[in-house]
Amino acid sequence: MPVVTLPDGSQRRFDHPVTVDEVAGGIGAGLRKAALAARVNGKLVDTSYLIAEDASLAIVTDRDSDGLEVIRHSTAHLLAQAVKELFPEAQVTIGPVIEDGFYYDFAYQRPFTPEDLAAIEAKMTELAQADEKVTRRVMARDEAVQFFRGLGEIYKAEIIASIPDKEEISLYGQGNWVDLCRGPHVPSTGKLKAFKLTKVAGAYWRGDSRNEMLQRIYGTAWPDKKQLDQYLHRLEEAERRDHRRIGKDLDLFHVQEEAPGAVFWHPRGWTVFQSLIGYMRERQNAAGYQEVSAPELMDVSLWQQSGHLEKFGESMFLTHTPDKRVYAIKPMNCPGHVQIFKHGLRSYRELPVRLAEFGKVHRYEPSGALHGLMRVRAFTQDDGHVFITEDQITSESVAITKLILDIYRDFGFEDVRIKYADRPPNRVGSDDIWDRAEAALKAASSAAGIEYTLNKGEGAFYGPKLEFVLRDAIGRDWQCGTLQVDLNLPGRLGAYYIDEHSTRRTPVMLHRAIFGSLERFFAILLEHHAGKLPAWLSPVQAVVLSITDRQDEYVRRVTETLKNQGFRVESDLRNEKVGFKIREHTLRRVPYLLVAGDKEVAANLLSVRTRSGKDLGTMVPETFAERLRVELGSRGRQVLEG
RNA sequence: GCCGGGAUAGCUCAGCUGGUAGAGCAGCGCAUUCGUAAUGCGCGGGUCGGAGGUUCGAGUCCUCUUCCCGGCACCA
Repeated sequence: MPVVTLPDGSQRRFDHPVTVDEVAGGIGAGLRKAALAARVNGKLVDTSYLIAEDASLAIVTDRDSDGLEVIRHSTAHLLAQAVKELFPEAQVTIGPVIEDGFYYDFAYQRPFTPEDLAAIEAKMTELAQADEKVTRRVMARDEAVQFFRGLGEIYKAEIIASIPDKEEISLYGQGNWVDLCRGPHVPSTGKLKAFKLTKVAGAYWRGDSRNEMLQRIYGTAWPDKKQLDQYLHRLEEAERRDHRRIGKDLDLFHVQEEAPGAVFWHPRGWTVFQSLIGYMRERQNAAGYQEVSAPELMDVSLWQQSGHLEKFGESMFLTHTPDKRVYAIKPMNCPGHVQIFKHGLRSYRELPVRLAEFGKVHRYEPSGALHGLMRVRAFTQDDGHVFITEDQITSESVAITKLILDIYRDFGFEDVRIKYADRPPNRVGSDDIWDRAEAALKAASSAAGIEYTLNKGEGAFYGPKLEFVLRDAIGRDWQCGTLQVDLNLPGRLGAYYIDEHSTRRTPVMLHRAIFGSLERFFAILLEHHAGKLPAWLSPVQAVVLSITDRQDEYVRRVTETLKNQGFRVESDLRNEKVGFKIREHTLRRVPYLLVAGDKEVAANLLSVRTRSGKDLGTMVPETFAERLRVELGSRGRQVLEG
């Protein structure tokens, strides 16, 4: 006699066990049709689930995030079914839901081609239109293993063998195809109406590069065609924002074959880069940091001592020199900073000692990892190392966290998530030291009043860390800042200070970066702003344009005056129509276009237009300068047009 | 590093089954002096990523290689 409680609190009484589908039908035919799955007592189940006892029930439709997930999961199954029909020898493995879609990994004798993809998608559409019923059954573990072995699906058999004993083994079938799956799934394939296969790729079995490579097919699925189209449109938008595209269009930088993973910065790009450095330098100095510079090349023995060579030797650049010594090009700045700290006797009274460097580091990243400015082999860190006593960990960590968050706000990133990463399997230092470091960093987090999610086992090899993740304008997350507590390296490298009892003590070192990699942060900014950098970062902040050559002298004079005040201003005296000039500079994302025709010259005015096409009217050059100064000083919070 | 795809003019791209390279934009020249996203006409420009090979003949076919792209793995 189950009593079913619905989300609105109402109850329905049955004198026999009922399926979700029946309950939905009892509420309304429309709901029954829309039902994809359900939550019974909070657990996600199929619509065929039999409710035998009192339970709470929420029907899941495509309006719920649960529903979307079910759709995607079922579409992954549809994909596997289609592949098995077209390529019977392919073996199925796993097919999970991911952000915006799903994938399915197959073991097959050859990679799938784009043509295969089209054929598979067509077959999927056909199978969906056939509206085949999806059925579920439970099988004993050994029986299931035998079953899949019998089908020649050795991967599935292996997966089942690894499922914990207490879990039920469920199989889902549609048409003449059966797959192992936890479920739930849509009641029939006809519920899958808007999907698209997006790409093929290789992927290692169980994510381990020592294993064989499988053929992965990615796809996306949505409740309806409209949402699918919106998603595809979003992908196009992301492509338009690609920093590699923008970098080319705006003539900011380039890369070439002779220097894989390294950047040739062009004048405009370097101007922006220098603005970032200038800004950070100002903020760091104000926060009590001292800027330093350590050698690019140091004897490899130093890296042996620090432990980096052992852990990361494969990705270090080493040199061959006539003196037969082996020097490493620095892959990071910390050992250099420790040398600076060590030079001379340090008293506890001096701590915290905060050293910062815009250090260019080189890492031999795997070739397949390189990606535009996001992942390079030569990059610049805004690296800082703070030497402190153990008592100072909390207060200093709080100060750093606040600085990081405040700086992100200056760049328009308000939505910042923080992750706490604890000890990795591969590490140096005793468990006792790790216990203390982890406890101190956690204490600092709560003192700073921040919330974090745990990134288990993702810490640095010498200490736990906080990772700061930005969310950009189109919702993508980027890990940039980091704060790491290190009770290992200073000791390994022989750093010490003299405490109040005249005894030598090993300092704690905090590693911190705010931009992380300047190259990468630059790319994130370009994509976040779609190339329209705020004026304070724009390589060219304004262009003064003439309409005919009668204004040449005036334009020259105004440009000079603005440049002398420190603004990045250019003039455009070319014999071109003003519309052409406007178009060109707009495409170059110059924030302000200052037009001077005969009327403006006569009255000592400038006609001001923004890159978004807004006409700000005319004003005297001094007014423009004053308002631009305010905008730059407020880092774009007070814009000229406001 | 692994799987797949790609590389043709400064940029974006075309070039069927092998028969000595083409467009648009950009550049340069000339004309035009023009009011807020493209003025007109003309001209120049490529050892087709690199090295080998097959062929009478290779941008096109084969092998190797470099780099780039999409994933995977990696990311101090």
